[in-house]
Amino acid sequence: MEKQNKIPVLRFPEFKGEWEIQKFGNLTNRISYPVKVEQGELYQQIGIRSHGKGIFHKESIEGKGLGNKRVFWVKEKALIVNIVFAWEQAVAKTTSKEVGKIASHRFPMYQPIENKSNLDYLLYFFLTKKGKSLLELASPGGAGRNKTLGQKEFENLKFLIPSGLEQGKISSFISTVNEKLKALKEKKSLLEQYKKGVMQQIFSQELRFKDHNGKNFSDWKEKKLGKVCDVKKGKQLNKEQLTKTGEYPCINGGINLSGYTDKFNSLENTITISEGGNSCGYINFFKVKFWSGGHNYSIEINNPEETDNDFLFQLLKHNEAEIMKLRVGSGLPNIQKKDLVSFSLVFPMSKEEQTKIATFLTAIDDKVNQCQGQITNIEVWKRGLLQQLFV
DNA sequence: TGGCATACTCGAAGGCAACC
DNA sequence: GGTTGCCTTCGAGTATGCCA
Repeated sequence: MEKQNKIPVLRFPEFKGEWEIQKFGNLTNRISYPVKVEQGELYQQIGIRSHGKGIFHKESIEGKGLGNKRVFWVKEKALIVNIVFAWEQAVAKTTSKEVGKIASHRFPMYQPIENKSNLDYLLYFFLTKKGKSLLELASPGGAGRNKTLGQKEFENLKFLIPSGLEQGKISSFISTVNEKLKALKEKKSLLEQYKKGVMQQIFSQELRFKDHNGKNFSDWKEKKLGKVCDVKKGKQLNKEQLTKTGEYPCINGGINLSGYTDKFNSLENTITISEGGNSCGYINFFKVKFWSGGHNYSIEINNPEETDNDFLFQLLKHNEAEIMKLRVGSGLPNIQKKDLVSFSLVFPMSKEEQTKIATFLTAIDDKVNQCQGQITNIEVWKRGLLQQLFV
């Protein structure tokens, strides 16, 4: 049993023998380069996101804005920890992008000792369940979500670790998976950019489709949304009513609707826009059958013979920024129904042209969704893999 | 250095009153 | 009764201040 626990479930075949227990403090060197703050100089601080989401850069500020805070130069190729949220895996590795930036004393940095530890391996380890539980152990605080990492406890953390060579093999394998994820995310982003560009060309009529005889379609004409669709407001129901009726599967705020579309077998003929009155003014488009909440509008085509629903969906998405401008009121602005109804859009007169456009754009959407599906699958697979590659 | 309180922003949700 | 406008509350995320 003891022996089994000293090797991971999944292992590269070229490595034999048990992993050894090591102290984190013996695998790394704590580094610290205090900044001599000059009042008029500009400094850029970094922050670390929880849940292994990496480092972010803040706006530059003058030295006088730092007050009495002790700050340190960030060095590259180090494991850096936000000690307040280490227990939430606010752990990252510094790169050349962080050189010249600073961090407060709550962000200690550790450089791996050659042949003893591998930076990527250490980072990946602290992102596993085992790594997280160790970070929690070393963070005993009880101030809500602020649980400061005890730095002595952190350095004294003991865990099983393989040879430097095996660490390198494991981390490079995980890095390969990460590269694949990165490539997929880039592909998705490129597809989204491509769609944006194509939409611009299509809706400005710079790019036109031909009809089934190879001839040009007729000109597009401006129509008010209210002439093409029925704009209806969702019912304003409280929690109790929602539970009681079971009739309105969607709750206030369009943003939540997507979570319900599959569950309640959505119908394609309705598009919902969140009015945004109490929800920060966001506009979302979902194809749903039901809606509720005083802050949602549903838009249903009133003549399916003339208007292609998928086309309208794409057209509204393309005009999202303009629709956002309809918001009025201070604080949390609303879109008024009268403004939505009189919002003008330019439509192709031929439904065949609308359908061709919708089919083309929906195909890109499908590719984007495919990419997202692959990303999700790999991320799930990776999570499971991480637990098996480490002890 | 560490523990804890507090600050601040953002996103989201619940709900109510006045108005049409 | 539906629509509109706005207030309040909550929670996540991240950081800072203060004191022992």
